[in-house]
Amino acid sequence: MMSDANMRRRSRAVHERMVGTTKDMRHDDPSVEIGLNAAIVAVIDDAPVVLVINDESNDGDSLPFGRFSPLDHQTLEIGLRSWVEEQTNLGLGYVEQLYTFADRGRHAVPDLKDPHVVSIGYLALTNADKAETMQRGTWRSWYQFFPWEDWRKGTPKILEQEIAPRLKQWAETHAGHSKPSQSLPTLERIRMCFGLDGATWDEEKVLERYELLYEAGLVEEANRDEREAASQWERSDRFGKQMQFDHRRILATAISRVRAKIKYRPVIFELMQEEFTLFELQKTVEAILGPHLHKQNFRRLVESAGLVEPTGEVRTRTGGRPAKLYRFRRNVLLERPAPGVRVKHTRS
Amino acid sequence: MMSDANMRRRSRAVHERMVGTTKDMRHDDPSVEIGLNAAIVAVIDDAPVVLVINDESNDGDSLPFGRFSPLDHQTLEIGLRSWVEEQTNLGLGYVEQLYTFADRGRHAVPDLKDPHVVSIGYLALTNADKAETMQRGTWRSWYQFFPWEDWRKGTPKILEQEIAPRLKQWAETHAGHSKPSQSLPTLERIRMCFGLDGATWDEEKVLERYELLYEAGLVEEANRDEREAASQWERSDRFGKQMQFDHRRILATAISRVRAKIKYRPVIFELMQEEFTLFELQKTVEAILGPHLHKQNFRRLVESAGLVEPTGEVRTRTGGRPAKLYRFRRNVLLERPAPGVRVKHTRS
DNA sequence: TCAAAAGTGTTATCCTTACACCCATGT
DNA sequence: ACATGGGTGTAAGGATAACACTTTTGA
Repeated sequence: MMSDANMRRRSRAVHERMVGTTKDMRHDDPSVEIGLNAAIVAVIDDAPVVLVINDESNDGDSLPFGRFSPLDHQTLEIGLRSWVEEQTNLGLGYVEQLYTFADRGRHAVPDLKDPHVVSIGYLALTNADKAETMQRGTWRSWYQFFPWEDWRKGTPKILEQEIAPRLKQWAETHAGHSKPSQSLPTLERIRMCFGLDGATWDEEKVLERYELLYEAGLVEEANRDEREAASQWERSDRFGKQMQFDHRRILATAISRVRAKIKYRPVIFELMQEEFTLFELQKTVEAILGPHLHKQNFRRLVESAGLVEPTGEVRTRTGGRPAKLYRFRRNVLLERPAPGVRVKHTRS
Repeated sequence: MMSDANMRRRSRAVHERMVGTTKDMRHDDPSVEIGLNAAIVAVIDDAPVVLVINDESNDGDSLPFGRFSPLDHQTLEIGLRSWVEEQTNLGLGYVEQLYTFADRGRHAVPDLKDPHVVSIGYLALTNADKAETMQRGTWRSWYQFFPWEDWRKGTPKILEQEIAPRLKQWAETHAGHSKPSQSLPTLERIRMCFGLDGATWDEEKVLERYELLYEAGLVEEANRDEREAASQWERSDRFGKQMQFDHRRILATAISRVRAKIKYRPVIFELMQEEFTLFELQKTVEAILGPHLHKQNFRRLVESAGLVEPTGEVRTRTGGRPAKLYRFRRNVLLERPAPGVRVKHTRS
C-alpha cells in the first residue's frame, strides 16, 4: 500500500504536469489571456440585431468583451456578466456559452499582431425593451455582417452573383490544398454550405459558411490575418462588415446556435415581451430563422404544443382584427422533455 | 475624418483594455492556465467505455489531459491531439469541443488547492480496434462513474433507494438557498432531472443530474472541493467513482453530447468497424443511449434514411441466420441536412 | 369598401408504431 | 427441434402541410 504522503506526491506530480511548473515545461511560455465575448441578440422591428461596441477603428465594430480574471470572478459567466454590465450598463438575462477559440493568427490587430488570446464566446438573448437602460453600444442588424444570410427578400443576390462563382474558382485553384481531415471535397462542401445546385439551404450552417469564406480569403478578416491573401480585392464591405479580432466568427457561432436552439428549447420567449400576439411571436421566429418560410399552422403548433396560453386580453390596432394576447406557459418545462418551436419550412 | 495613426491608436487602446497591459488592469493577476481534457469514448462488448489514466491517487482516475501552449500548437484541437498521442500513443479521429469551465474551487488537488485553471473539455469517438496501439490508459465503463445512468437492467436501484430520498431531503433543508437564476424550484428540478414521480427519464440530462448531485454534496468531488460539506458521508463510491479535478463533470458533458448528437448526426459510425450488421449497429446505439428501448423497426429506419448500404457480404455465426453486412453511406451527408439515428423509445 | 390580419375547419398525406409472421443458421 | 437472431409485410394512428373560408378591425 502506498503511504499517504506518497500519494500526495503523485497527485502533485500530475498537477504539475499540467500547469507546467517543472521540467515538463517547454518554454517560458507567457501564459495566455482569456477573453470573454458576448453576442447579445434581440429582435427590433422584426429584424434580428446584435449589440456592438462601435470603435470607429479600421477593423470595424466589436462585441462587448473583456478579460477573464479568476481573482475577480468565481465563474466565467459571472465574469462575462460583469464585463457587459460595465461596458453597456445592460443586465443580461439568458446567457449560454458558445465555443472557445484559440487559433493562432485570428486575433490580429494592426500594430500588435497575434497575441495569445483564448476567446470564449457567449450568446445572450434579451428583448429590446428590457435594454432601455443601455448606455454604450449600438444595435445592428446581423445581416450587416452576413448579407448572404438575409433571405427576407428571397434568395440574396450576393449568393449567386458573387459568392458562388468566387468560391468555385477558389476551389479549383486550391483543389490540392484541401485538408485531408475534411471528409468532403471542397466543391461539395461549398454546395452543401450555401445550398447551391439543388442542395437545400440550411439556415443553421452560418458558421460553416463564414469559415468557408474566410478560408477562401473573401472576408476582410482573412486579409487582415494575412493567411490566404489569395484574392486581393479592394477593401470593401461586399462580403459583410468586418469586426474586430475573431468577433465575426463568434457572431456566426451565435446565430447558428439560436437558430438551432429555438427549435427544441423555448428560448424564443427570451426575445419577447411578457405578453404578445401569435403573429408577433411568428414574426420573431421568422426574424431569427429567416422568413417567407412558415405557415398559418404556426398558430396551431405553438398552442397545441402547450407553449403559450391566452391571457384573456386583446390587442387592437394590429392592422386588422384585434388579436388575443398570449403569454409563455412556463409549465411546458415540467411536461415536455424538449419544448421548442418545431417549425418546418415551405416553398411559398 | 480621423487620421490613420489616430485610428491605430484607438484600436490599440481597445486591445489593451482586454489584455490588461495598462491602467485597466486590476491585479497583478497571474494569468490562468489552459487545460485540455479529452473524453475518449468507444463501445466494447456492447458497453460504453471511456479512456482514463489510472493514477492510483486518492482522487481517482483522470481523463487524458494537458496544458495548452499556444507557442507549440496552432489551435486548441491540435494541442489536444498531440497531448493525447503523447500520453496514450493513440491517434484520434473524430474530435469535438464540449465546454469550457473555470469555476473557482472545482479543480482542487489535495496540496495545491484551486489553481487558476480554465479547463476545456473535448469529446473524441473511436472504435476500440483502431485503438490497438494504445499504451497507457484503461478503458472503463462510464457507468462506473455514473451508476444512476445504467438502465441496462431496468431502473437502477440507486435511483429510488438513495438518490431520490437524499436529494429531496436536501431540497427541503436548503429550500431558501436556491438561486433566483434557476427558474424552477429545486424539487421540480430534481423531479425533471431524474424522471421521478411520473416525469420521463431524459437520457440526455447527464450533466444536469451530476451537477445536482454535486450541489447536494452527494458526490465525492463536492466534499473534496469543500463547498457543500452538508452531508458528511463516509468516503465511498456509492454515487459513482470520483475523478480528478473536474473530470467527472467533463465526462458527464461528453455523455450528454454523444447521446444528443447521434440523433441528428451520423457520428455513431465513428464507433463502428468499417463493416457491420444492423444488429451490431443497434447494439452500439443502445450502448450509448441505454437499452430496452428501441424496436425492430430500427433496421427499416436506418436503411430508409439512407444511412447505410449493404456491402453484399454476409456474416455467419451470429447466433442465428447469417446477417448481411452494411457500411456507412457517406453520401447521406450530401443529401440530408441532419442525418442521424432518429430513434424513439418504447416501454417493452 | 377594402386591405390586412385574426381566426376556424377540413382534408390528404406521410411517417411511425405496433403487430404478425416467415427465414436461416448453430447447437 | 428449437432458440436465436435475420428479415418482410401491413394495418392503425397520429402529426402536419395545404387549402378553403369566415370574422373583425382601421384607413
